[in-house]
Amino acid sequence: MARRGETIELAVLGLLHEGPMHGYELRKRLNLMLGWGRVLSYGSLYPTLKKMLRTHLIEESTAPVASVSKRHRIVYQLTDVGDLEFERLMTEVGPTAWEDDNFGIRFAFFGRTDMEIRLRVLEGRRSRLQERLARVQQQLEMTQAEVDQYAAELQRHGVESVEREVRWLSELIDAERDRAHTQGAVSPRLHTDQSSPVTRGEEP
Amino acid sequence: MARRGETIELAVLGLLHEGPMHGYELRKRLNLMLGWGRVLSYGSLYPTLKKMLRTHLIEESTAPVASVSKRHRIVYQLTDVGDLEFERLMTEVGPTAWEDDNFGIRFAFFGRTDMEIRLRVLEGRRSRLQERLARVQQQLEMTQAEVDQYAAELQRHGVESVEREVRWLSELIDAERDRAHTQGAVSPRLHTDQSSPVTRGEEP
DNA sequence: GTTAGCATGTAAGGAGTTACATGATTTT
DNA sequence: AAAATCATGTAACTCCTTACATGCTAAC
Repeated sequence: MARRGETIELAVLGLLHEGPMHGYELRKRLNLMLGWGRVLSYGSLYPTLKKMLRTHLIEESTAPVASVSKRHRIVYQLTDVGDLEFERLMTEVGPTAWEDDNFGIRFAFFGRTDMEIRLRVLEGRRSRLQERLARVQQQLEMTQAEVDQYAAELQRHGVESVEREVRWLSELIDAERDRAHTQGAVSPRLHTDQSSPVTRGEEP
Repeated sequence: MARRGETIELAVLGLLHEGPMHGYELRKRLNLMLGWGRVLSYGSLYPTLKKMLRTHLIEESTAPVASVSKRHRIVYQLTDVGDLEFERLMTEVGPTAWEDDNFGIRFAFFGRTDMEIRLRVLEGRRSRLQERLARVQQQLEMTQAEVDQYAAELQRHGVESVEREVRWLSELIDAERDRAHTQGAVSPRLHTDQSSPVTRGEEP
């Protein structure tokens, strides 16, 4: 829930990794995915798509869409380059993976990463938040008593929120570890009904 | 915890409303206040101060600081114009008050607003979040089952967080209303030990 | 005396928003 | 027939970040 960085590109790669899509739909899915704050504007999405076309990460799909709709729409799909780039970004472990902006998208596409990577990213994120908590608590001791009541209440609520997120991450980490022990490679409980992995009705 | 807008200016006005301060200290206080996400950079703060000087919202304090420190520092203080502008911004009720960016700062300075304003802003914020919840939940019904497990978990956690914030706001609203009934004008429980409202040690 | 932190700034540039512009198609 | 919403785009602009540049002072 914060500022974005190179976020959109990864999100687009991830969504197109599921299957071809046109810009308008991409925007809707994106807004659902990272839409807790602001809503992504067209003035942001379309130029990004153009740029990704230029760098050959995506291409216009030539396959005629099996749809009644005769609307003018441009369906995009990943190129091999784009596929590799997605892989590369998703296996990248480091600050970019657990900063506020990117973490959400990284997490949303966790289904396409190894558990090892997932664990590293979750733990990185947790450390990040814990550092932040430590810093704030330390500063609260230093500056104590000088803040007014409302400001203090805001601080308190902020700390509580971050602590909650830390607990959430801890639970996720434990869950990943459990799965690592009960099974060797793939996840047992998470991927339950994956009989039809990508079945999306293109407006029937 | 999100994007900023005209946020910094209000924050600076609010902090200087407490008393004169120099840029470096301003930055530290600002980071504590809105620092849950990113940290404010100098490249952002100093140009803002310059701009506020130009528009006569603030001025360089000529009063020699009662301090041993001989460090080169520029102490800023509010002008009458700046004071009025702060008042104006703080009494402004509307989207700008309860958007993600501004709400935090508005809240932090609630001590300098009437309860009537506070209530309107808190309720506005709550409605905003509830709309957002409704929108997401509706879209979840529409798109249901197509999302993968991790994406779904992220959604779930997001919804939970927002619901938590709504509860928090509701408690605050109730508290304000209680105070309105038990007392006429000023707050009873919040302002407890305000014997020395602004006593900050300028490095002793 | 040298490292760490205080203190102020500037220039270049990235990322995304707002507002504008256009038109087709579906629903009411 | 009008309204909604699908669909794609562009131009100007804002806000902020990164990286650079400088020098002082406190502590070790």
